[in-house]
Amino acid sequence: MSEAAPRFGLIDGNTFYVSCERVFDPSLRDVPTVVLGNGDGCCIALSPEAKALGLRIGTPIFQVPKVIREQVQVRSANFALYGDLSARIVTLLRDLFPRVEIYSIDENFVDVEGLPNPLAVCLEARRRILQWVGIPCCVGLGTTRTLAKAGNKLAKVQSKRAVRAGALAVFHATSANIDQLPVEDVWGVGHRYAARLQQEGVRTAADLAARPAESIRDRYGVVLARTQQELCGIACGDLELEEPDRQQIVVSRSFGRDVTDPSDALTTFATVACEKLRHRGLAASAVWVWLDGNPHKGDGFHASRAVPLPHPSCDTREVLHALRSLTKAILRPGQYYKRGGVGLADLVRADTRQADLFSQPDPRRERGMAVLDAINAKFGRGAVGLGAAGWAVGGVRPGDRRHGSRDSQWRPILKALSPAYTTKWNELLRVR
DNA sequence: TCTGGGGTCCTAGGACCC
DNA sequence: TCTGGGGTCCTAGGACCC
Repeated sequence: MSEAAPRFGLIDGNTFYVSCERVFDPSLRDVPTVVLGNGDGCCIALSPEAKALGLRIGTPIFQVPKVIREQVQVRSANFALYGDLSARIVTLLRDLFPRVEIYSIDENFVDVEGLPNPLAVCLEARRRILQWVGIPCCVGLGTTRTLAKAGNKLAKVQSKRAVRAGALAVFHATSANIDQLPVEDVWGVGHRYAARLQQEGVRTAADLAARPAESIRDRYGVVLARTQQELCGIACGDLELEEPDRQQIVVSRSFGRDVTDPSDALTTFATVACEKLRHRGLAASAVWVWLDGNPHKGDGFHASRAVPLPHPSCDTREVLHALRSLTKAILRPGQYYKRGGVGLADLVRADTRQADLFSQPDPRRERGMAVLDAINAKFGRGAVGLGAAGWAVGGVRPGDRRHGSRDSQWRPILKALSPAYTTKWNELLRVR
């Protein structure tokens, strides 16, 4: 019986954030390298060499023994850089494939249906991404997206074993060759389902595919039942070419230290959330805010509160107005806060908002917001702002002029932030 | 000292209505 | 005093993804 031709490919960058850092800093190549999340807290990306030293995703770097830490190169996460390299990869893929679904910052699904030689085109994509962008990739192929994801995992295992990496960086997964894939590595199987499935003797992707669909649906629900079907080669979904409108926009951070007055931070989060809202052409019907104590110090404090807006709005001033009363309502004197966030909810398209006779958005003010966004786009986020929220979210470099000001209290200090090589003129790579 | 951030979908249960 | 079915909407919690 001949193998069904693949319909989908999944192309993903190997240890993407680390690979991005290596593009601009070759001294990191073949050296154990770690990228840290907000506030230089947890490891969010590890090179294979770093994994070999026993480091794990999610581990706080300060918990790593000093002897290990001295052997690894550490970088603060630089999402502006990663996002830019990601966009270059998408551009390149659109030249080679009729349809591309941007699935995440480091993963793209491609349509390979009808291509005379899908494998060859995927290898060509891999070659171009490596040569033109500098990121090594693996490719999974399959008749469903779940099988393509499975193939991608198996391609990674395969290329690790291979002496000549690259030649084996593509794997075409079918329901007949996924017995080497642990069930916890299947797309849609998280650690909880994996534990339950293993208890029932389901250890590999092939075991899951062999289970009756109805029994999976009854015990685990329709989502996992779809996954099971897709492992059998029955497609339950196609590429999603249009990104659906967001239902909510959330901006939240852990603070660099415990603070008693988080209002500046919350104002900044709300300002950034509103920028994202306008960028997507949306308006919010409700705002919510929350604050947490420091659980690592045994403080389980949590407070949150939400309020509907008088009308759906994308005006930062209206959101800040709502935020002020929300914040006032949940602040407790003497309480220390470690983390907080602002959410915009019940989002609607700004251009189709229902008008309300007594409460309408003010078009002049909204044009003002557009001007503000344009200035920030040209001169950098945070060039102008309202009130205390002059700056973008995120940490500061040691010695940054903002460091030490009142607004900076909550910001983490990033010791190892690489320059925005590709997105800021004053941080371009210098060649001597 | 230092402990990530931003999403979606599904389901169960309660409130409310006829 | 106890007893009913069926429908909708909302919310909270749990699962998953990167």
